[in-house]
Amino acid sequence: MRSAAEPRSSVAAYGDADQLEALVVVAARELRSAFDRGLVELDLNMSEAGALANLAAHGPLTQTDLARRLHIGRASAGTLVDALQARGIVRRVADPEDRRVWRVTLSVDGARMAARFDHRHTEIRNALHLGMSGRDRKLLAELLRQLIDNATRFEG
Amino acid sequence: MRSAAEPRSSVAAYGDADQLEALVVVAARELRSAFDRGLVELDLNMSEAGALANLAAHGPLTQTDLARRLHIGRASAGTLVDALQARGIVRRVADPEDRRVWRVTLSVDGARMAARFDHRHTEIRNALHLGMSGRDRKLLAELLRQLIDNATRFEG
DNA sequence: CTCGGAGTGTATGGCGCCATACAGTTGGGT
DNA sequence: ACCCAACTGTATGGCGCCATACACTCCGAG
Repeated sequence: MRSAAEPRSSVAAYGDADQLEALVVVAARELRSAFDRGLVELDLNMSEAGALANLAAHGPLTQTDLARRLHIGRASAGTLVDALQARGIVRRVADPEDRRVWRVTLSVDGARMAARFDHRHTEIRNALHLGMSGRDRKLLAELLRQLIDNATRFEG
Repeated sequence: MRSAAEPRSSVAAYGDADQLEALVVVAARELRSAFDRGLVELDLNMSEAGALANLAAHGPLTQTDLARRLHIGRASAGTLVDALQARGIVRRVADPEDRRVWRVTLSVDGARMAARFDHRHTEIRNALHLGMSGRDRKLLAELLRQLIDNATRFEG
């Protein structure tokens, strides 16, 4: 057991607040939480909103396509669609040319909701980008992409 | 139903890969996964490693202190300590001056493990920081902090 | 035509974290 | 001296995602 006044050792830095990895994790949590707060009137969470937006913009989508766009697995996309379908926001239409897939499409209510969401979404994002220039955001995205790339390639 | 070739609407951007919020979430997931892969020999996950490092560096800690350092809730810190204690890495010592709290300390095995972890940890981080200068990392941390700040302050 | 590899959605179980509610303890204000 | 707000750790239930395994369907090589 060493002195408590010992200067920062390398091992100490791991969980510290200024630690890059920890910052990313915390940021993800806070972003999700902020989106949830901002979308509470529409009763949507961040992922449901993402699905809604993608369906509004890119027409009927297969669940696998949806999963790819949202960066989640197919199983998660399935339960996501389940929830939206149960609320009448989305419909599953059988694809006549491929009996394996569902064509997930917005219902009329869903399209109306997507329009309302669109406006709210830009409000939220503007609030989250306070104090950051467009250049900052671009740079941040670039660095995050690098980090993701390194993490994905990393093999034990 | 509109044309599939329709140009990107603002609503479309939400779940896209170059979307800042999505990037942060994905980065957090991939970082955690990379750490798990890198620490598999020590049978530690990212949070357990963080607890280990903090205990090694900052002496005996209260569970609340540990939670604060790891940016998690007290309940999560409790289950974290449960797991480490079950493996003999950590001990809960009653605080003689405050019967509410546990003083969580590393066991002898835990201290040995922390030493091994220290080396492995810097290896992993170096791999994750490939292609990023020190200035890049500092900037990334700064921008993430700004994002966290905005998200935390955001009220529906 | 058949057969096997590849793709699609689904079921199940696990993980890490949260929010909430709770009982025990402390410490200060009156 | 007492009481009550504040704090500690814990129990419970929920959430969002993953990995794995599965049945079904497609499609191309032989």
